[in-house]
Amino acid sequence: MADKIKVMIVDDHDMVRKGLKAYLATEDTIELVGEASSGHQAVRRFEDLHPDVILMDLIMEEGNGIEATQQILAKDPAKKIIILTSFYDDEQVFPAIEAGAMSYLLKTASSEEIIQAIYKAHAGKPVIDGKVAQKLITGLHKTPQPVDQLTTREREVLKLIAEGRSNAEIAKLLFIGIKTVKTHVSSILSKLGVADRTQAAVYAYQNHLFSK
Amino acid sequence: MADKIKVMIVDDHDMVRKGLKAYLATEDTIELVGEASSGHQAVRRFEDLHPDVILMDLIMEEGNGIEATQQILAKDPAKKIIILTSFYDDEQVFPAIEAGAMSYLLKTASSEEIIQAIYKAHAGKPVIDGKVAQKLITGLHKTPQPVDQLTTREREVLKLIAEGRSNAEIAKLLFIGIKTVKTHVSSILSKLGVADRTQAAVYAYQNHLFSK
DNA sequence: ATCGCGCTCCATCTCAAGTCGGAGAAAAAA
DNA sequence: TTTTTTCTCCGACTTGAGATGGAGCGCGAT
Repeated sequence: MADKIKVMIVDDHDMVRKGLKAYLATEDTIELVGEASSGHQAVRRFEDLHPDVILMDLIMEEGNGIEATQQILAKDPAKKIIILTSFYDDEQVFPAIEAGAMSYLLKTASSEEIIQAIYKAHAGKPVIDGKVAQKLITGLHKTPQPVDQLTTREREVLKLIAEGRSNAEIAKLLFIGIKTVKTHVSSILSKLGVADRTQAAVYAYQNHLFSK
Repeated sequence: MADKIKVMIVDDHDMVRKGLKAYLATEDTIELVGEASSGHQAVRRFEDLHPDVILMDLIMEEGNGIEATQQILAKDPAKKIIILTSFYDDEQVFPAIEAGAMSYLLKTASSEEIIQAIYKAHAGKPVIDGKVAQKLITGLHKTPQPVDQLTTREREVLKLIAEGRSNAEIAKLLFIGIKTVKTHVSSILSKLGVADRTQAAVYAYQNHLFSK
């Protein structure tokens, strides 16, 4: 049927896929054309399955949902991708939206919400979960992070500081002079508004700059 | 039927419950007697539902699975509880086992694994996912953390170092002299095997000493 | 072509940080 | 009771860190 909306499910939890299948089975205008249990698999398979809408989990063993979203949209920007995940951290929401995801739902969503999101995604209308929307709003008018003022080189230096490196070590690692390192460090400290390298390292960790 | 194994599902994701229901439906010796979408709800309902086995998610909005497990087992230690979650961090696995959970499965588990785990749990036999078992093993004979060698006072000082405090600040905060602080710091550095306070702060963050 | 920015480098100076060696007092362990 | 540990403090010393004020070079924007 040309009228049916073709849906693909990407989730590494078999039971979630089963549950979603049960949701979709109630709608005769929606057709499940395929599944994938990892981001990599999704990227490999979607071209053969040519789905209209993709339900995408974010956290998966092989190839996370954000990368998969980017890669799929790079090949076919017309695909509508609905992020369907358990969490709504800043670190997940923003990259997902940037990657081009159309909608963002939580796994606590009901059958109706998912179905509606699929129809709307197919019509080009995004659906964002309330809690996620909150994150987006507060994220937008949050005070600009001091980190953004750092130059590329300064970020490199900060990373090494956060590893506990001394100025001499940093100099050797970056193939520059100690004096230069000191210049960068001073600039980093003033930009971050901290007093010394230890506070800079603390800043880096508390703002999850280089974590995981 | 008195022969059927009565199962209760506790998970805040409707789609997961749906998927699990589909699993259980294939077994005619297993009967789903009820569901709960939160830990609190599970504790309130299980006595009326009198399940033999409970499939329990860990991370839920209201009342996490570990608390629920403790509370349910406190009321009825005969209940077999199977933890069914997405993660296998040390911080999740150990408390769950301590709370008295019989089995620990990941949500990537297949239908057969879940079914088998239910039968075994009912027979009093635990099932632990391979990856989780790894965690348990490595967790048991993990090398004694250097942190444990720190004295109470030294831990206090380390915490302040990890906040980016200077020796002078630490002295004032702890109502002791700077020289004393230096003594503690030196001792901390040598015990942790690091070169300076910045590395000590990094150590603290990387070992999640004061983060949560 | 000029301007600003980012990266590099330098010298000098000040001071916090850290080491070393020592010591007294109180509390816990032997 | 004696011993050990912990917490406290001190002085003297070395050195790394950081501030300050320069400077030249390449590059993209105006």
